[in-house]
Amino acid sequence: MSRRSGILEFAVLGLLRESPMHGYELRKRLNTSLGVFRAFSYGSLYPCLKTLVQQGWLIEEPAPPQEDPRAATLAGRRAKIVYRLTAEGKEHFEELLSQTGPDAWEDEHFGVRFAFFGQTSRDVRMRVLEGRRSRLEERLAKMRASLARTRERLDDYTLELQRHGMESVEREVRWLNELIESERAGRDQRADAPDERQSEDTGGGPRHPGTTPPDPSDDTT
Amino acid sequence: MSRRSGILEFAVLGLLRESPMHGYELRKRLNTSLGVFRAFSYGSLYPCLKTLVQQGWLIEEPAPPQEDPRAATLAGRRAKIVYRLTAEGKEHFEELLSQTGPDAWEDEHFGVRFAFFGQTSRDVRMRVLEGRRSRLEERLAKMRASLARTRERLDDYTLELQRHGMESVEREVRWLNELIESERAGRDQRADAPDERQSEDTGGGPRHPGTTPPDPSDDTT
DNA sequence: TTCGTCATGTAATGGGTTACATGATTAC
DNA sequence: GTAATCATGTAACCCATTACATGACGAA
Repeated sequence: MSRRSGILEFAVLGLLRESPMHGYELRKRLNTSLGVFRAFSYGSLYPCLKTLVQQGWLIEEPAPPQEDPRAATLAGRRAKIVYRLTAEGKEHFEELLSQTGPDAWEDEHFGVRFAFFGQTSRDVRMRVLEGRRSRLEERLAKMRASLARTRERLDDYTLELQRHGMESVEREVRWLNELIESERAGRDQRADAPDERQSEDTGGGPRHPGTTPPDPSDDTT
Repeated sequence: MSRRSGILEFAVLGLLRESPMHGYELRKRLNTSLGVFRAFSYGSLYPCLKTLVQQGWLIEEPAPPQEDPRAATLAGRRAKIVYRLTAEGKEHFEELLSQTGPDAWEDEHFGVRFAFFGQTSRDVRMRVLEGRRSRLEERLAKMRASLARTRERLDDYTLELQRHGMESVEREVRWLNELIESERAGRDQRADAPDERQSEDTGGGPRHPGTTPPDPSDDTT
């Protein structure tokens, strides 16, 4: 009855925080912006939206006034339902953003969490990145152990598969290392541009994490 | 009622083809040998085993005679149920092995299929590898297109996530390229060691695929 | 006029996990 | 004696997909 997905809920709230949208568009964003990792179907999305409305996190709005005169025939196409984040929804999302349990760095969640790092405070970002890294290192240790145990009994293909899998994990660890270092560099950056400083950038606009070049003007249509 | 998992069924049949096992051990193998990608719980495994028995692919056997005298007290531990592949099961698995639809190269299936390449005929291996590769290239094209469309609207983190995701896919494509070339080299290898040839190596022992990349004493710590 | 895309939804189904129940054996 | 591991199983639940139902609009 309740359809509390966790990950889908999180992503929907996060996307709607940037700007109101209707379901169809929301799904597209879900499967492009964030969707390298996960693809959701309408069968999941629409029920999810309903429960979010029931929770009070979202409100449904009729189609916004179109500037295009052709579409003025009372809601172009089938009457869109635009979903907007409520104040309570915003608060709820902010709370979700601040959580740093294992739920934040397991495979299914990490990607989506990362996608909203722009809205996440720096210390939470650090905890999530480090959590993910240690999770992966744990996994590497297990893989190495199991490989050492069974090395001789495996055929070439199984071995190659294992090797490639381990390399993938190692690669992600290196990636995380760079990101973490980058975050640290950003944090310790107080010598120059001191006027940019702010005690907590949780709700503020997305600031670049150090090495990444600053963006001129980001505009979310 | 039926619990036809596809992927789990496949893996179970494949592991039992190598040697009979009881459920507990089977699960461990599932989560080490093949399990970098997927971890199954007893809640899936045992019901699956039951239906496989009902299908006639497996038979339950009482614990095998233990050579260890201490365990001779009528089935060491709780009476193990050893599962053995029947002739029909073997036939069925062979048929599954020969299938090369999209089911073979999608994310969820490819790893397990690859793990049993040792039992797979060369032409099927080729089709699966090439299928996977074109699937990934398709995905890359989509990612690049979507990136080109939305490049400016994305914040640094989302961009970085996307970039890393694409790199991962590109890396797998390169891996597949090497494997495919290796397979081809193996196929065209008729100048030397001609007595090793066999028209179909489907059911035969695992032959190394020519220039198998994995080096013996390769240890990347 | 038919196809592709936009747009919203529901019911049935699938494939899996978690938590629980049970109990023997081994190692400390 | 008690904790860990071995060993098998079930029921309740979860999250998501697929297939379906409906329908409007724009372009070929």
